[in-house]
Amino acid sequence: MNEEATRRRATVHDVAKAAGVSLATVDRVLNGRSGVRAATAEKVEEAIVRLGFSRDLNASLMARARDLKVVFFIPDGSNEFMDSLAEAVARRSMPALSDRMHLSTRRIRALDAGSLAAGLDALDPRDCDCAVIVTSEEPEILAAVDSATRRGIAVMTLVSDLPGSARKHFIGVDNVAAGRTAASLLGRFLPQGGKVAVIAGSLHLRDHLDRLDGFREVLARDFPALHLVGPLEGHDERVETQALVAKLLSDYPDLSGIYNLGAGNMGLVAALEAVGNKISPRVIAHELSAPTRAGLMSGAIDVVLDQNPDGEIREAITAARALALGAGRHIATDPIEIGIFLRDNLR
Amino acid sequence: MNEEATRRRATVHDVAKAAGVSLATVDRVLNGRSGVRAATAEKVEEAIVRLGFSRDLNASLMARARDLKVVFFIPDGSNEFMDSLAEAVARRSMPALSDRMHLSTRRIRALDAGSLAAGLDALDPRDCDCAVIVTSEEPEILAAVDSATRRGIAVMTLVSDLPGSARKHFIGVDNVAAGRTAASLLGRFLPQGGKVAVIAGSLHLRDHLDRLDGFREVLARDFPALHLVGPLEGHDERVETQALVAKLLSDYPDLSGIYNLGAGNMGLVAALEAVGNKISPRVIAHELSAPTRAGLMSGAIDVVLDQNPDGEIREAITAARALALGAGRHIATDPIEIGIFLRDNLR
DNA sequence: TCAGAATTGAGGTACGTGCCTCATGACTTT
DNA sequence: AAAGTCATGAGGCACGTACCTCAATTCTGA
Repeated sequence: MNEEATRRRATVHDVAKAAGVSLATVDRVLNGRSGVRAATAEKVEEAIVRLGFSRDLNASLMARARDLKVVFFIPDGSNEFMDSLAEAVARRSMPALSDRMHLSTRRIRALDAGSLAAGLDALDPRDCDCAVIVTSEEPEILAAVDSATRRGIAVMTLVSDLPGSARKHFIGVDNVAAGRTAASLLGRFLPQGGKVAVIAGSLHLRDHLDRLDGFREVLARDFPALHLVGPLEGHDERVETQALVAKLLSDYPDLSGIYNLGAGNMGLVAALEAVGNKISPRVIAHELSAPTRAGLMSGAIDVVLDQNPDGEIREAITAARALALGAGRHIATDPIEIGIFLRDNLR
Repeated sequence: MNEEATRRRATVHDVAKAAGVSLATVDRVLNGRSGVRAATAEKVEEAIVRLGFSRDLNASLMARARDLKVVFFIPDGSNEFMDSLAEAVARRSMPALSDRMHLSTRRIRALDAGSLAAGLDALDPRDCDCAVIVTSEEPEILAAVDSATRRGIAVMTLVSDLPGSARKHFIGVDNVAAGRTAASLLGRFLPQGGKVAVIAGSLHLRDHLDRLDGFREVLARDFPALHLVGPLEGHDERVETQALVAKLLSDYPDLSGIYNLGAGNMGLVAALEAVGNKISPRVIAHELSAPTRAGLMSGAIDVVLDQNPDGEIREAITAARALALGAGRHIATDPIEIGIFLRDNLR
């Protein structure tokens, strides 16, 4: 009574036998090589489906001479979160190497569509199996993504999606839900109601707009006692945000809460600490970084919503591996959760 | 000017050459086979360190005939969270198979040390490369862990650690921090102060005690206006917890908050919904599950702290792979974060 | 019908490791 | 010194896939 008779996974040999063709033909179909008649390819595809065959990624990678190459395009300069992403990639580089994956990072000018598009266009399929991009929605980039895809480079979006493009996968959080969460927390923090200011980086950024939408929705629905001030734009800049918050605090001495849904947190904290305990609104910001950590510890910031860059990079790598080797079908990854951090659960 | 001269990773062949021994000897050392003089083994070890060699897990797994077998021992019945863990294992089973890992689950009587110890003792090293256990601290289990380790089975603890044992790794959250977070949130929810009740499953469970400690610490330090009622014990039971909460609400009509740090959430929600809007304290519970989700949606529960069973299982599998194949050195895994969920960021 | 092109088959080597056998040499015991 | 034990080397096969070559077959068009 041997119940561990779990059958072997199907191999290319099994597929060849089942399709009634040779191993070489199966190989041609699997790797998109030319010289196979449509009818024959059909037989092979059918056998693949029938046997539930899926290529063994480990064996596949071992058989290829070169490593799997993944290039991350990450915006430069604008805010600390992007640095966290780059650092997360760097942290994974060594361990990934032992999985035969070679990660590299290119920092590009933030919000400079031309620079990212040029970077994508310059990619040689032999030097890059998969490109991971953090981008805003621009026709220029959409075209570059489609072109790269045609050249055989799998493109994946990170943090912010690019709907309508040929990108194979998206990794990121639900920013509308993030905005709703911020409103929900502020509402509970301020049972007596009051004025709540919202600061965005730019109202031209998709993720910032999403957060604003979610925030407004919950405020209107659940907390009519809270009144919105803004949204104001700090352009994700330290100095500009600091001036903005300072003015806010002097204009509204009775301000109950602040939601900074963009970057520029160093300025936010500086402005808050400048007024000391005289005015201390409940404050919610985005992304764990040095300034937001400091703000949490000093009490200037109450809650930080975080999209866990390490988790995003981990899932991006997993997806890249599956994408570059898999037949290009749909890829499933673990969802990225919105982390909520107070001073007491800082990681 | 070819700058991609990243040198190959060292292989067993390189190690053999560097140590001046044959491949067979390197293999004997690497896989702990007998028949190698101490002096010779030393030479090999030295070469391994010098070359920074680390075994290619994929090739290694491919070369072995059998899959890597991981057995999860998960308590049965007591609370919904354990079911989530089991489901997470089930969800990973298929994908893991394509990584040559065979996962299986054994449900054991909750808090029955004898049953878990017997299960561990019965493990045959040929049927199990790594055992993952969820357990309380008992001498009996400690002995069983050490025995299994001697037989060549790597043991890992999940959710709750077993210090002093031969377990190779622990996956779980910081429960003291979880308790601190609960207090910090309740404190912010209740700026006017008031009475806060704490319900535990049992004061004999290590993780529950840790949460209680963290909760008390922050309450005492930061929120002197909040007064603790309890802790009470609901034994992670639906009916018992429901009766407990009902009595609590009638005894303390002015109750401001409830922190349920154990299970039995179905009873908690039922008791809260029974009194309707007449009394509606701020409520924090643990672990996302059907009852806590329902509670969040209905407004009976404000916040749920969650330890992300899927993430824990993911990390456990990664660690098991490294443990069972690696030389048994220290394993690094991503930390498990404490998730904070409101109705607005339910995943 | 026959040249030329397109398609398919057969079989090899390689990737890095595990695991096996057999032979050789060195060292120990009686 | 003979017999035995232990340590080591040499080499091969296997895992599942990629990628290559060369021949054999089928198809196409004039």
